[in-house]
Amino acid sequence: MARRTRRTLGPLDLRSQAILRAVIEEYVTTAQPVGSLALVERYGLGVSSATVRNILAELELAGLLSHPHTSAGRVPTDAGYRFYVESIAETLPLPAVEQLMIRHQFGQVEFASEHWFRLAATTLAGLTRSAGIATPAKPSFAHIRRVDLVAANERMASLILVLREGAIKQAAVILDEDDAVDQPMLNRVAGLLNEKLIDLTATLAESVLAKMRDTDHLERVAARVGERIVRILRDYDATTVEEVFSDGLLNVMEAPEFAHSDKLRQVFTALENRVYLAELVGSVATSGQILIFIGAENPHEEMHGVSLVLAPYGHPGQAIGVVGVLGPTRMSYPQAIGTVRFVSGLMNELVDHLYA
Amino acid sequence: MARRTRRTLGPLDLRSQAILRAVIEEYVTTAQPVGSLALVERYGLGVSSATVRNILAELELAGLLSHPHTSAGRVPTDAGYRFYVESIAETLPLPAVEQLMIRHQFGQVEFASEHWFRLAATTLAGLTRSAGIATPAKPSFAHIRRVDLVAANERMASLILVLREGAIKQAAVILDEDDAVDQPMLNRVAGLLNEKLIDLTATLAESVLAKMRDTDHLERVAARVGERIVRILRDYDATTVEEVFSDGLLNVMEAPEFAHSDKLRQVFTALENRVYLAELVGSVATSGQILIFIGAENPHEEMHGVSLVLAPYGHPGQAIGVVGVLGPTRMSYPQAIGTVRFVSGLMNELVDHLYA
DNA sequence: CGTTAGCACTCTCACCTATTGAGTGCTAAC
DNA sequence: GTTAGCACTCAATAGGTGAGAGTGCTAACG
Repeated sequence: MARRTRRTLGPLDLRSQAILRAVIEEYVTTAQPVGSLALVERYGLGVSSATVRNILAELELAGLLSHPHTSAGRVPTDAGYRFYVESIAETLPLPAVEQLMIRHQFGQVEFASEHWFRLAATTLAGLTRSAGIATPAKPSFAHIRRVDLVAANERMASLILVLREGAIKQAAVILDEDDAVDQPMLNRVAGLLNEKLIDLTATLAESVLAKMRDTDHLERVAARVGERIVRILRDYDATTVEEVFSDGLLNVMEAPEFAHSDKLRQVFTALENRVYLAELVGSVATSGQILIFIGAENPHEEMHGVSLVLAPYGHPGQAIGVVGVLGPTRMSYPQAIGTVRFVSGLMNELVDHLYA
Repeated sequence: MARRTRRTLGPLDLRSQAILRAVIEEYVTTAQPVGSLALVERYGLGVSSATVRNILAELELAGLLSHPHTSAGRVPTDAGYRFYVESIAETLPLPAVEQLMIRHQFGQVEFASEHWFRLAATTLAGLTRSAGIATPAKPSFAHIRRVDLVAANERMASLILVLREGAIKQAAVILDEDDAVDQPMLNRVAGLLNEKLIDLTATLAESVLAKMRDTDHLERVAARVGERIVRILRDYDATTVEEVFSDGLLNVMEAPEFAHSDKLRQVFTALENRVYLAELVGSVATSGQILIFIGAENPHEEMHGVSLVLAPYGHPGQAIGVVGVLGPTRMSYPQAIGTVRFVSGLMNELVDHLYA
């Protein structure tokens, strides 16, 4: 809800908006509080510094700018950034050359879908000079695609479960003493399961398994393995975010605002215990649009001072993942949004291709 | 080679050695340069501070201690730590209670061998309050355990390859137009491959595949899939270190020596581009013993200021991985070594159990 | 001759005090 | 409504001082 602290675009005349933009854009590049003189010099505003000062004072009153101290220039507040982000219609689309280059990179690993999301994070990190974040595309309900069993010893087998969504799960299955098996037997069990369970979800698989006859050895073992499969599927379905991969945290560390404070440590903490990030990412996945979290809008104290630009990819009902960037609040939002939009679009295409 | 800058244990009399130890142990706990007075007060040395001063001056001349500035206490040099590490015969074994606790934790994930090394890193991080590092056990030559094929469309199949060493690889196989297949056909191909290739390495598999008749549809497709398998195996064999997992970098960040410098950033850089770590880890894997890299002994500039205690686990010829810790040079080496030794021993047991 | 007490010396750290300069906020004139 | 002018504020910087820690040296001691 904090996303819309100020939705009053009206009361602010165009010139004030222009000045706000100028302050933000200047601050984003210089990382220094910006004064009235610098504004009139570097941006052809056609007014004197005194007038600009008046307007700056107004903007500060409106809570969009702040003042580190009396004799310092202005710095955007989180609300200021928010206003700015809402007001810019045009985002900076990624240059065509780079688009091509990235498509090429993804082409290199085309069939290794489990690497896409990592590549996306790395790509985003490189393009925005911030940290890139990505999660694998996770289906709301996993579907069984393939079951394979390998004998470990006569009472234990390795279960390999391939999901339609691309993930592979491995687990051990331990059998009762009187259900001892060998590989040929396991092949028949796997065959039976592949025949009966293909394309099913956990719930459907369970009802099929319920019909297995306990009297038949083959079916009894199959039911046993099936139980394990259902458990794996349920675990998988229950996790909203399987994994959050991030790359390029170093870029963020290099920002001057993190140079001497221990803010960075906080951010790091927040990222290392992935729970919170998973929450955010989850909310993006369900929202279906690009979400931007600016500094203190973020309920977690540790995240104050950094912003997130996150976009979902994939299709609701099939599989959904999230890509985005994490950087200092003082980041180039137009560029970040443009880049994230492009990468999420690309991921969309890739997922489509996979499901087609 | 830098490991043995000073092997002259002789020239240093016992008292000097005791004082060097005292300095190091004091510095490890306080992180402050230690003065002569503090030493006689806190360690019952039986001599006056003046005598200690004389000896400290000697130790400094020998290059084992250094002086931040005239009126500061002594700080161990990397060579000092090296001397210390070589002189301590007894390392601090892990308390029995903790040993039990950790065994229990590993028991929880007993059959998920792909998680062991991560757990090892996390465990080491927690126990030593430094960063934990671990790589999965990687065999020198991968052996095929199981092949599975799932139809994607009639000209493309997903190949799932299970290695005897526990890893699972997935890849796409694209077939020629006149080799179109369906799932029943793929089942037969997989059956054939499982029969012929089980327990083989890349080279052996290749020779078997060479005998496939090009005239037979089944064998032709099998050969095609086999090629892909061999390529995967060769890629796998070629990588010395598959993945380096680290946890608890936050612990290291919290050390006072990293509080205000940008040393940490360097360490971070060194870790994020994993190449260098992979090199180190590779050298440990081949050496077969615990290796300790102290600060500037490390050829990489970025690693100055931090130390690594690394131990291999597994068996040469079968599979080898590495576990260890990364911390400030000012770390408790006896504790680190003891802990790393225990964890690598535990990993040994686990791997043994897996291969038994 | 090794050990020790005494003491001058050095150098950092913390604290205080100008001084500077950027940038504001106000006022009065345009 | 805009602008020039100007007093004012406050961080940042530099210079100065005193305290404290710890050394290194010397001379006396056993």
